[in-house]
Formats: sequence, structure tokens, C-alpha cells
Amino acid sequence: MAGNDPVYLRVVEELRTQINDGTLPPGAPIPSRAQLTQRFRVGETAARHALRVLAAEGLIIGKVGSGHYVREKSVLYPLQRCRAIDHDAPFTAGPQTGGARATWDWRSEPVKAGPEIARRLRLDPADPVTRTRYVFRADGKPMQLATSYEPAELGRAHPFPEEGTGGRKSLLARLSAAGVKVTDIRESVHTRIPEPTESDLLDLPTGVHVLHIERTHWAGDHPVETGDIVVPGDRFRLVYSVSPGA
Amino acid sequence: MAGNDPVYLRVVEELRTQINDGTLPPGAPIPSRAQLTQRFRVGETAARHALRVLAAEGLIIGKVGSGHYVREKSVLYPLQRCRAIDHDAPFTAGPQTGGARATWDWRSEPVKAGPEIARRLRLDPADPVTRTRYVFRADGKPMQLATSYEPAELGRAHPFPEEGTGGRKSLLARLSAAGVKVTDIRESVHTRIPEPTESDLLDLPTGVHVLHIERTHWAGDHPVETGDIVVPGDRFRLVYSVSPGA
DNA sequence: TTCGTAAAGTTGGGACTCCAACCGTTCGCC
DNA sequence: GGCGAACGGTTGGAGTCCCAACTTTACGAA
Repeated sequence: MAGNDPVYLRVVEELRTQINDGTLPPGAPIPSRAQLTQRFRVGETAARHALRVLAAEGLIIGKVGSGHYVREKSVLYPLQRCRAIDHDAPFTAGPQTGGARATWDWRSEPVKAGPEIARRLRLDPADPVTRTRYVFRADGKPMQLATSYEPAELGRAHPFPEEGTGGRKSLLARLSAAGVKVTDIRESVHTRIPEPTESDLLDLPTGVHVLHIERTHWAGDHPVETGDIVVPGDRFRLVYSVSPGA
Repeated sequence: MAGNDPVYLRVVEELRTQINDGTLPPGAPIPSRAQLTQRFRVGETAARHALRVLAAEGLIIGKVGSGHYVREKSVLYPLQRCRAIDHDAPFTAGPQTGGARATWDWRSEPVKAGPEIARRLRLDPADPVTRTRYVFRADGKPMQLATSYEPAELGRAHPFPEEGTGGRKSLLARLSAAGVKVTDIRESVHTRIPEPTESDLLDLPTGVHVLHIERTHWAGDHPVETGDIVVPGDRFRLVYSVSPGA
């Protein structure tokens, strides 16, 4: 097999194994386009294509004017699923965040539910809901985007600030004040291409996917709040725990 | 701003909005390289580059000899986190799998723990563990790869078949027969580029990321089993549920 | 009407070239 | 010795051309 593989794959594979086995340690410079064409006896297109593929895989990083370098192994910060939610931030970065100062701000506004949120909250698409958008930052850099939707009447009965930064009255506290006892939190997570606004806000290079977490708070058989959390997939891992049995 | 944007981005953005707003519905053919060069007054490189970017984003799919087509919106199958695990498959595809017949096979073998597994199971890297590799298939097509590691003594005390297909004696049952009561299942999930063997087995086109789930069964303060699950991120979403409150 | 073949169109790999923007380093001037 | 400008190397965008492999369509023969 192989032998009639594309030429650039030969370059990719050789460089990849050298990176993986440590011949090219993190930070080491990758041979330049010109050097690769000579060393592998390929055209510039193949050399360039190989570099682009490795960069898309996140193994190397290109610095214009300087060269390509082996990327440091990215640390995956744990994104801890808190059982006891004491603020509206559904996930908190663990101690491994490296001492980065976490800040966030939010902004609430009334919107129509729309088909997707109506489905999740079992409402009519035309029903009014309150949408709150959060931006979480680590040392000022946006790291996590979250959107929360709840039926508008909840906010009317138990109002909260419309925008601000830092702490905020707990969602669970507000719900329980409204006589709603959350019995279950259901989540689903998948990975996807970031939307332009997302990759803009999170400052993501092309090729980096995001983890998209969809979350719904349930009180018995009824959904009382739902939302979405988006984080860069190469910087975070989502940590949670499930009880076994029954 | 913009105006001095790369030319190919103009093509990408125009096509992307047309796909998103439905002007180009799923299945619709994308203008060919030659047509794009004419229509946008750009070189072949820019047209080709734009198509490659959109393909990497998963919005279009290229069929050699035929053309590029708008990709069907991929359905995300729920991958349900079972609280009651009655077989070694930690996740089962929900009813939405569309009636695909699920089959799987596994193969156990003794290996040295190595640094990563030793860390997870609190063993010495030289300690013997039993590694079991699973391949889950939907209608014969591999859909989910799983690897499970457990201390070798567990298998010695309560042996199990070394390879086979279909059902298998439950992990929890074996553990409880060994006097081990699982009290907690901790998991962490992130997204990454598939390794060559993975993209080969799962038949993934370039640009598709995988969800990597790391799972550990705990009995009190001690890990008793750990493993990894890999699924294509564009076809599955991981579903789980957390109980609220302390 | 059916079948097989030829022609036209399309993708994906590849080579070669040009250029702007950028990074380091070196070298010469003060 | 210190400082700034020039130079060589590098990336990333862009253009043009060529080719093999493949698909679709059209056409002509049986």
C-alpha cells in the first residue's frame, strides 16, 4: 500500500513522527519552505501544504517573518461541572487555571423564544424569554461564552440587574425564591466549528474547534432554564461526575 | 475596516452566508473552481483555497470528478451517559440512532500501565494492567472507539473472555463480585484532532474533530478502572445529567 | 430501445513564480 | 560604544499552468 500517496503526506508524516518522538522538541524550529523543498526533493507547493496541514493539526505554529515552530503541548484546563451552583456561571475553571484572574460580565434582554429555545423550554416560539449573555475572561482574555434563557415571568417576579460584572445573584437561589426546586440538570456536549463572532471573541486560530455545551435545568418534568456554553476545545476539558447505580 | 482582507475570504464569506441563509440549500452544487474564478474575478488559487476552507469547516463536501456540494446538516446523535451500566459500553446511542443496528467487539490483553494510566489508577508505570479495546459499530460502520484499563489482579480474580462480539459480563457486576463498590464515575471530555489510526478506523474526513472522553470509576478514594472513549464530534453529542445541590 | 464509448467538466495533487509584510542580524555611521 | 538602517531569510497570499483520476452526459451503433 501507499507508494502512490500524495508527496506532501510523506513530509507531513516524517515531521509528525519527529515531533511526536521528541526529535523535534516543543519550541524547535521546523525547516523552512525552501529547506523542505531541498531536503525532501519536492516542490514548494508540497512543502507549504505539509506545513499548513501540521499547523491545522495544532502541532506547529507559523510566525510570519520568522519560521514555523513546534507548538508547546497545550495544557487542557479543567472546566469543572459544579454540583452546587452558587452563581450563574455554570462552570468554573479549576485551580489549574494557573492563577489567571477570572472576571465576567453579563447583559440581559427580553427576546422572543424562537423555535430552538421554545423546544427546549416547552414554550411557544412567540413566547417572551429573558436572554442573558455572559463573557468569562481569564486575565482579561475572553475564554468562555455563555447564554442563558429563562421564561420572562421568572424575571418579572424576581428581578435581577440587567447588566454588570463579577458576581450575580444565584440562579438556583432565585429559582428557589420563586418556589421552583431544581431536581435535575441535563447537559449535552458536542464539538463544532466556531461561528465567525465566536472565533473573533475567543481569538481562535483557524482549525480550532469549540466545545458546545447545551444545558437545561429541570424542576420535575418541567424545564425552567436553558442555555449554551461555548469554550475553545484546545484549552479546556469539561470535567463532571456521575453517580453509578439505579 | 477590512478592504485589505485576503481575496479568498471574500469568496468564503459570500458562499458561507448563502449556505447559512438557505440560498444554497443542502445538496446544492457549489460553483466549480473555474466558475468561481470568473464570477469573483480571482485566481484559481483563491477559488481553490476558499473551497478547501469551507470543506474543512464541514459546510461543503467535495466529490472528485463531480463537484462540491452543500453538506446536509449533520444530525447529532445523542450519546447517552448511562447511570446504570449493565455492560462495558459506557455510552449507548439513543433511540435517535435511526434504527441502525449496533454491534461491537472487544479484545483484552495484558500491558504495562505506562505513565498516563499509572497516574490515573495510582499505580506504578511498570505495574501490569489489562487493556481492553472496543470497537462499536452502527450498521457495521465503526462509530465509537473505547479503551478500558483495569489492574491486572482484577482480571485474575474474576476472569472474563479475552475477545468476542456483542454483550459481555458487566464491569460493575465483576467489580461488585470482587467486593468493590463503585461510588463515583468521573469523566472529562475535550475535543482534539484524531490520530491517523482513529481517522482511519472511523473514516473521518480531514477537519472533523473527535470527542475524547476520559473516564474513571472510583470506589471511595481509589480508582478501580479507567478508559478513553473516542467518537466523531460531528456525529455525536454526549448527553449526561447532574444532580443539583450539595 | 439499450448499451458502450467518447467527450467534457471537475476535483485534488503538484510545480513554479511573484510579492508584501515581517523578523533578526549585521554593518556602518556617528 | 551605541544606534539606526539595510539586507537576507521566512511566512502567507495570490496567479498560472499541468496532469491524473473520476463523474456525468451525450451520442452513435447494434
